[in-house]
Amino acid sequence: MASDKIISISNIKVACGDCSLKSLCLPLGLNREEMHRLDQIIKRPRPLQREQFLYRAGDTFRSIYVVRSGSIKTYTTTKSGEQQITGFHLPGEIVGLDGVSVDIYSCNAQALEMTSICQVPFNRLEELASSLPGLQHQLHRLMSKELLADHEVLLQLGKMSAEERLAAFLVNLSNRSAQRGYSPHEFNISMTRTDIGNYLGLAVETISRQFTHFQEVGLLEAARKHIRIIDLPKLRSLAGGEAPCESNSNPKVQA
Amino acid sequence: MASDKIISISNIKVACGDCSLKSLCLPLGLNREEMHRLDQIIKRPRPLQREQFLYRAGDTFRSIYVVRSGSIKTYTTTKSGEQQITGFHLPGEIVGLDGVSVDIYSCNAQALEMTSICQVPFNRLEELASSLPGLQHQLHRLMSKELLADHEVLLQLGKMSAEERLAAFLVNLSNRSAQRGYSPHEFNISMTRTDIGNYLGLAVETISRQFTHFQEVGLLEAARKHIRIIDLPKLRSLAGGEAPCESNSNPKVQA
DNA sequence: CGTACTATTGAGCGCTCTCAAAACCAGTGG
DNA sequence: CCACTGGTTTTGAGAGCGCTCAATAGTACG
Repeated sequence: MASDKIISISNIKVACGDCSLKSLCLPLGLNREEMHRLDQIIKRPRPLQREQFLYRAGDTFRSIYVVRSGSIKTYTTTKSGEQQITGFHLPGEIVGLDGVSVDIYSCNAQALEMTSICQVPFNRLEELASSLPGLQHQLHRLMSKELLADHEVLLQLGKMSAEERLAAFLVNLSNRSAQRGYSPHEFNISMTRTDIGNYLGLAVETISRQFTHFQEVGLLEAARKHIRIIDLPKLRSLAGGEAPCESNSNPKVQA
Repeated sequence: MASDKIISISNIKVACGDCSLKSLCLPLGLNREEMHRLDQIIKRPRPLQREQFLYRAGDTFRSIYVVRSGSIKTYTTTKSGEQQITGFHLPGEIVGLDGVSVDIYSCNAQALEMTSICQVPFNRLEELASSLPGLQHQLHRLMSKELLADHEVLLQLGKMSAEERLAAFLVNLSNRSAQRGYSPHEFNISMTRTDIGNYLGLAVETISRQFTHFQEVGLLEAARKHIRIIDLPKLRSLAGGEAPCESNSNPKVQA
């Protein structure tokens, strides 16, 4: 089932040209002509350098973006200057939906490394969606999926211990790695421990300690940005029995 | 500006019949005929009793709902049986958008008190949205607004102390009370302290202690479910300098 | 007027934070 | 090649916030 999905992903990816628009055009059976129309409205700005902003909180909202390669973090800031990372966005994923509600981006979006993106003007996308019901529905699914991902993190921040949070975070990254066709056991992360701590509501030191703890019990190896998960099942169980559906594979299909 | 908005709200509410569909048809200048078409697809199921479920996690997704009166909480559960409340939904607000992404509701939605709702079949809504660009856009705004609200809570759970979280929570409720045309200083809450604690990632006892603390310093009076805020500005400043845009008034308008 | 539930209050403990210092790494320039 | 520098990561020790456990008080309801 899962592998089946993977295969169809790469098929469509090919059909879809180079692009990482699978998030948008993937599960919605657009035909070639429709895909072409979608492709028409997409721009490909020059890649972002590390630390460069894709947009800042307060900027006028015009487009959403699809990450093609690299990664982007989004974060809000409090009056007191503290920042809270709201998400990490990997290739194939969407950035910018936070801007829709008031035509102003509410987050800052900053590249964690050299990152290339597709730009999708939102008003054009809405126009197109009016005539392509499948596209419209897919757009809605994407937004809803963001909600689910946020609820997932809400659960982590609200109920989980430091150990469980980091486990859940790593499982999530593992799932997303697999979803992009890479190994779920070995991948590189682009964010610093500080970023992880910020995202998970924990101090850097706590993250670091948990990493060493996981290594001591033989769960994984973490050399800087390189992560190798040795006992994924155990990590999953630590993560609270498995995440419902984050931004990855489909859960139980019927009720 | 804000008051201006308020006025237009009540106008349209009148135009919109009894219904609490302001969330949907409000800021999007539908004319009478369009409003009528929207009204056509809406059902009004019998009210929910206290504790009754609107839907459960795993149910097939078909509709979103607008709260007309009463209130609803949505929550997810972990494998281990713990639950995390993801939101409280008051009159005029939307419930059920979490179901869009995989055609299955991911949360449980349960009435906190006697609650009446409007049911909006989602596929019908999408059809209608295809021909009414304003409606489509408004739908997108609503979903995005949920994202912002979640990010707000993320920030609270990730960075704020117990005192700040409860303050932020009360300020949020105050804003929403005002938005519905009631006093921002005095309102009734339908959720228990346990619910509040669960939502804010704190123990019941902590909530209770913070309430008494707020009363000791003369910030507010809390008699069970009845809240009277005495020093709203101070409460706001405690809440981290003011929330960007939760599910209420518009923030700074330009960058 | 019990019964069940919710809320409050107290005491002690533990997880995570804070502060501080050392180790490590990558890049730079002598 | 090596010292230097700035950044990130790791490790240690102590303190505090919020949790847990437990008991009391208040409220709604039959």
